[in-house]
Amino acid sequence: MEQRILVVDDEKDICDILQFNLENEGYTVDVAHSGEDALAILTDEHQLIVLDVMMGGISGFKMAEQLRETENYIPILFLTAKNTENDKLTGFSSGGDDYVAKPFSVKEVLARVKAILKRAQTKTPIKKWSYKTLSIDIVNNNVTINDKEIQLTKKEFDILSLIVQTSPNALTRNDILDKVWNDNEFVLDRTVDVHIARLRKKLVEYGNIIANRTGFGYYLNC
Amino acid sequence: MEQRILVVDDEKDICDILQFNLENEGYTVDVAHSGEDALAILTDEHQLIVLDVMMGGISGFKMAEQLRETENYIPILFLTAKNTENDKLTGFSSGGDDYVAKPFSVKEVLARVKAILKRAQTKTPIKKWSYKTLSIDIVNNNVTINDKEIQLTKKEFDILSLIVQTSPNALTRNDILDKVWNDNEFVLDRTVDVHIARLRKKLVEYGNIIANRTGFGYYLNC
DNA sequence: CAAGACGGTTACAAAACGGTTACATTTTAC
DNA sequence: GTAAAATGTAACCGTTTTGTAACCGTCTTG
Repeated sequence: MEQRILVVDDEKDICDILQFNLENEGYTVDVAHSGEDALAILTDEHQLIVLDVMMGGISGFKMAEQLRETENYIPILFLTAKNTENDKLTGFSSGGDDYVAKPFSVKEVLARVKAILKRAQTKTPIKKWSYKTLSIDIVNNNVTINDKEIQLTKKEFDILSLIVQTSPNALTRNDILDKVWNDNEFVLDRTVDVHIARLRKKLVEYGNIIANRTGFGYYLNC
Repeated sequence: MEQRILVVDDEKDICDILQFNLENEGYTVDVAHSGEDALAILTDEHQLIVLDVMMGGISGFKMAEQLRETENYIPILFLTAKNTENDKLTGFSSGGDDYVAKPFSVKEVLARVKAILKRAQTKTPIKKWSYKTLSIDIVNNNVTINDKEIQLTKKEFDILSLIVQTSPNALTRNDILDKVWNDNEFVLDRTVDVHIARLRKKLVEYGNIIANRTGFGYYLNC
């Protein structure tokens, strides 16, 4: 699988060095010279950001902060000056992150990158979501209520787990369409209703688990 | 908001050290010396479990297993011996979890705890606008006054949140039209009045929350 | 004070929304 | 390939939400 990295540094030389060496190792590398650019370039495909914390415009810290506020978790390898205070870093960094002090050796950065990506890959987490008596095992495509197993189809399962994960927020039909169907699939939004109806039918003996508020959308009602 | 952590370890010394340091950081800490105790003590208010995987009785693994099967999702910070096999851990850990190898530095544990809790919090960005007793939860599409929930329609909700966010400034009907309706929707400006009237009706028991100054517009009156 | 602008309120009409069913089409399993 | 299962579409319905019009009183301004 392609491994895509975004390198963010306002010093062009550093970007070049890192890009050259990382691509040499087989990674796909994109480069940004400011936080603004980085946020624009960043996509779901990036698995790691190498981020200089001292830049003009949006600083690296600010950028990290913004990133952490958005939903998708992505590991960050911080490039810091030696005297950067630790608390600042720990404020933004999470378990998957790491940092290297400037001036760094290329070898060191490569090692960290490799380590982080490896960690991220092997850590294929079992995701089990529960809400009260409802429990959803995303890996096994398994839904149980009060320990009784419910057989759902793929779409039903996808929609239910989306709703559970988004709980207590509501999802409009379009939200659900966007997340459950691929970009190249086009179905009417009313299709969602039908799936919801089928889901409700299967879950009926457990009460009104999926509720709707006109105009707001569907939400978990436990 | 209070952040409550449950520390589970059969070595009392370790519990003491962690409790002291975590409380020093402002967390509320409960301690259990066995899996059984832990499950008994655990409440909805705990936001993180620090869990030693090697304990007598119910082992940490068993406990994690039970947790993942029964309870609502709660992040776990595993304390592991250095030689613990990775697969065992990954079997029980989910995306929100993390682990620290024993012997650990207190500093490291604190950093991990901070990271996990921060991640857990930013994941559900509860944006709440409040003004005195009125509080608007933008994510939930929910409005509460004195903790009592008010059911609003979408338009009512949009208008009210606009007014609250603009407070203490006033909004003319045209301001409201511009911001609440899409560019391609054309409605009479008097429509705004009607929505305001409906809003006021629903909020009547809480006083004159939405006021108007002739010529200037609507504003929040708390 | 008087005219006109402004805003509140109500009743009603129109539109949007969502639930449901039957059936067509696609995918899957054998 | 065929049967069964899953998925998508269309059409019907009732409900909720939203928009309009009309009537009224009140505020502003000359």
